[in-house]
Amino acid sequence: MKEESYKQLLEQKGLKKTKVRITLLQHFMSIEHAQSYNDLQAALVNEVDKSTLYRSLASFEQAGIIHSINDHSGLTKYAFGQPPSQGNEHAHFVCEQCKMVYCMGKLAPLQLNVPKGFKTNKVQAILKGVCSDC
Amino acid sequence: MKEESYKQLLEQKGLKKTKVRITLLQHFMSIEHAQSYNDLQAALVNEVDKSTLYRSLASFEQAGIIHSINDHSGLTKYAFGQPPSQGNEHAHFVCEQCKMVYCMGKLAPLQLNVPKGFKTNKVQAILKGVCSDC
DNA sequence: AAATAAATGCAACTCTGTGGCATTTAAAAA
DNA sequence: TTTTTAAATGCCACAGAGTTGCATTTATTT
Ligand SMILES: [Mn+2]
Ligand SMILES: [Mn+2]
Ligand SMILES: [Zn+2]
Ligand SMILES: [Zn+2]
Repeated sequence: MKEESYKQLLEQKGLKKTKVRITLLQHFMSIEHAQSYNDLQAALVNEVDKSTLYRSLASFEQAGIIHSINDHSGLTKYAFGQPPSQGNEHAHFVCEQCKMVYCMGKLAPLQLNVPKGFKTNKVQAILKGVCSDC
Repeated sequence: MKEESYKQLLEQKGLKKTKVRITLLQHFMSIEHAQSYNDLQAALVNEVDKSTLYRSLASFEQAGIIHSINDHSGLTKYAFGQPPSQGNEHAHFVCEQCKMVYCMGKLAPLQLNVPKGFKTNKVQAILKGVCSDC
């Protein structure tokens, strides 16, 4: 993917094409698993401010470029692509060995029985196991 | 439930029957939904130290008296009873209105297809919706 | 090139949770 | 019952993730 496409995506989403955002977006599009704040800092060789990074992530998420994931590790992870939404859910897979987090394909509508009076709107599933690299 | 039963449970688990633990256990057994640290402090009218409370929760959890729940709110919740375990999974329901967290009944084994090379060991499901009180 | 509005960096701060250590308390031994 | 002991408590300081205010810089518009 060439530099132009990052810029196009930012423009399309109405986001300023700044140095930080281009580098960050480039990184997100070049890796396959979810990233923590620390992963990102390391990838950007710590040359970006903490607030700036968090704010960039927030912008990206609001624009639907990335989505955040709670993998129950205590650290929020971020992954490229639209969030799981109504009718387009996807589960997240956490490898118990390498701790990496992957977005899974479309999630088949789960049948989960709840007590009378409870109405389920959405299901968030976290799969734990061993990934294909381990 | 009378005072004796709390003490019996603590003794059975090999835990000292202290004032804090008895009060805490009594509280857990008297409510139906999961509790955050702040909920518990309020219930114990703030007369117990933060470290002590967290350490009591850790003891209870290790003993299998309670289990902790990540409801994606940022605050860990604690509920009475055994944790979801292999062959005895249960999902958690988060009410989008009142934010309360409930333990659901036994979770039917979910069929979730993962890519080749991934092996799923367990599934943690969080249901979001509206509870019977709202 | 000048004006404008948004993005950045810095520092201080909030919030959840943890760890050390002296003191107290429950349980065991005498 | 009194003494011993080991674990629980309280206090305090700290760690780590994330947020906010504000002055400065930078991308975009005019
Ligand atoms: Mn995902
Ligand atoms: Mn539960
Ligand atoms: Zn792995
Ligand atoms: Zn409710």
